[in-house]
Amino acid sequence: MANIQQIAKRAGVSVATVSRVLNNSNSVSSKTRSKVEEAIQELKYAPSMLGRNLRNSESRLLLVLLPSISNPFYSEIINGIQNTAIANDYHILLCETDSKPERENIYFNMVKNKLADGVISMDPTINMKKLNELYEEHPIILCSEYEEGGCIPYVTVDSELAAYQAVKHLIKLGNERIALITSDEKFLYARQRRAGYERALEEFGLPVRENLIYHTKGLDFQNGVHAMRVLLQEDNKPTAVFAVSDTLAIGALKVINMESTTPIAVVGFDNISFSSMTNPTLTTVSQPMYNMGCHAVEMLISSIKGVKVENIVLEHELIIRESTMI
Amino acid sequence: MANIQQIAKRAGVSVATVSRVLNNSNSVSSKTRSKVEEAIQELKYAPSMLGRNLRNSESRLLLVLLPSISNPFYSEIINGIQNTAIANDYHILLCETDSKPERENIYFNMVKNKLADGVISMDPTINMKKLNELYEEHPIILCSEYEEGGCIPYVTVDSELAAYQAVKHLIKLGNERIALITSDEKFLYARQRRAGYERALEEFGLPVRENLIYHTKGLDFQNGVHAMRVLLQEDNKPTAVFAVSDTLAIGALKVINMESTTPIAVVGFDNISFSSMTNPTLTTVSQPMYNMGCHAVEMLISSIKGVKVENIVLEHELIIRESTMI
DNA sequence: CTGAAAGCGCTAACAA
DNA sequence: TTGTTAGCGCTTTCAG
Repeated sequence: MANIQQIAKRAGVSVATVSRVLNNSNSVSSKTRSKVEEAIQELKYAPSMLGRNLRNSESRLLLVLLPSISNPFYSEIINGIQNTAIANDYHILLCETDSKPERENIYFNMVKNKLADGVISMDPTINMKKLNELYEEHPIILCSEYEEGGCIPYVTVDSELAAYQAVKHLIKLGNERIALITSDEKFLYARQRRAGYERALEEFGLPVRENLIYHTKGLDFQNGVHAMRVLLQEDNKPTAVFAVSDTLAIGALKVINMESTTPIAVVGFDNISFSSMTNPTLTTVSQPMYNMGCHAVEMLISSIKGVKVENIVLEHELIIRESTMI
Repeated sequence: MANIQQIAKRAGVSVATVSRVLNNSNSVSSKTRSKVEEAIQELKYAPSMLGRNLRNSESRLLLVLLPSISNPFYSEIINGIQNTAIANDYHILLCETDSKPERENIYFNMVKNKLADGVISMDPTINMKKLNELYEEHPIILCSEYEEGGCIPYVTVDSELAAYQAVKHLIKLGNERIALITSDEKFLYARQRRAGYERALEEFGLPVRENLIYHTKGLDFQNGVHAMRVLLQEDNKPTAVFAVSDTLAIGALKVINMESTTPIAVVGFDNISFSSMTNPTLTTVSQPMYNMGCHAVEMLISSIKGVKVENIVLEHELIIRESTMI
């Protein structure tokens, strides 16, 4: 691979001039410019980002932290992130933490090492203490999961309200025993969605029954399957279920199809693309995932430029499908 | 962020010594070593990858090209890639081409620019001519989709054989009108799976009917939905369907559930995690996706080290579930 | 409009 | 065992 020196020699100019052509500096005569461009063509030259970045101390790389790439919820957000980043001449370094703390350190170091200019974290399991430390020196944006009262800017949806509306929908349909399938309450979204669930029940004078609330160990389909099996053991079975993610809801739906003698309404959360392929199709809360990704990148780039950014709460929408039309 | 000079000054040694400590060179006295380590602690120093990489002309970053992150097939492979890469002190730069040629160029340049040490391509839509050009100068591994008779090493499965076995399974079940939902035949995997489909039919003396072969424009659920709708228009409806991906098969299943008056058996390809959540659960060809990712990285790292690597064809398996038990 | 030269942070060859 | 120093490829003053 040719370097800038060779181009300079070939074009009979100095490296400074080549650099100027590369960076579209206007103080280059068109004759010189074309000589240089010709040399670039001939030697198939592409400037080394390493050299450039070292000099500019920027990498134009953004780190995206997420617990697992397999969850379709993240895929959609990443689509938005990726497109917006590229449009702004940035690239994405995708970092799966697998919820393992040792992984985090590697990634935090990459930022400290200037290998990335900023971070978007979508990982609810992240060590917020360390992240806040990092934030003192580097731009960070939280996407979806955030820290209440924290100082790192975020883009998210109103989980409490969305959950409230979802459960209210179930209540209006005549359900009085509504189960909640949720994950560990160390996660903010889980606490918020539970709060919304309880608010709806209380508003309609329905009791909050602990035996109808199941905490899963993860967000895979299988966790939803297991949760629903347990809930079906109850003497007084639920007539409806609200799950804090579509993946859990889909697992629940599967069990209901196979094992329940009575119909049970189900509402999920996220509106992943699978959710319209299930049988019955899944009623769910649609999060603007793609948009959330776009906003996160825009906020991060602003932060990198030194512009202060405001938190953003995006609109959600309850998508009513067959799983609540029974 | 402190740099190596400041550590040297603080520890009262030269930058070379600091570098030696950083790189675990053994020619450092333990006294000096601890002085340096102390300074590193105090100043919270982390070496700049940019400086290091520029000097070593390596980035320890690997590029992964894929058409779309939303397809669960890729997520699983990426899990394998990610884990193996990290175990070898490499990181992954995930690049979604969205099947857009202009995107490719950006990524190819990143490699030329030394921003990445090698490439794993899983993108069937990639410009093979350009990729082969790049291969002259940089390590590349093809994962899943490859080039027949090409020179770039690959890891894949035997698509033709797998398809043959899948269709044979349908025939043994008594099906004589078996439809094929496949994608564009510019993709090798599509041609191979079609070949397997035809071989099975021919072996059992069944005709290959063009009107039972549907070519989709993509691999989304919706493409499967559309394909199945068209196939159901046939006067002589198929009694079984083989789809070249689970996503297509799941779309087809949805239509069969909703619109078909007669049962139709379905076989997919990939064994994505959602395939056991459908109703009925999906019979499919299981590809060792995680393993494929691991192998791809191992091969790539070998290539980077200058070791010649052999192509790998991994084992597949037909997973029989409810969609062929009707 | 163009060139010379310094320097970004690091490693490694060479000296001591 | 340690220090000095020359670059890796680039951008950006400062001169001209």
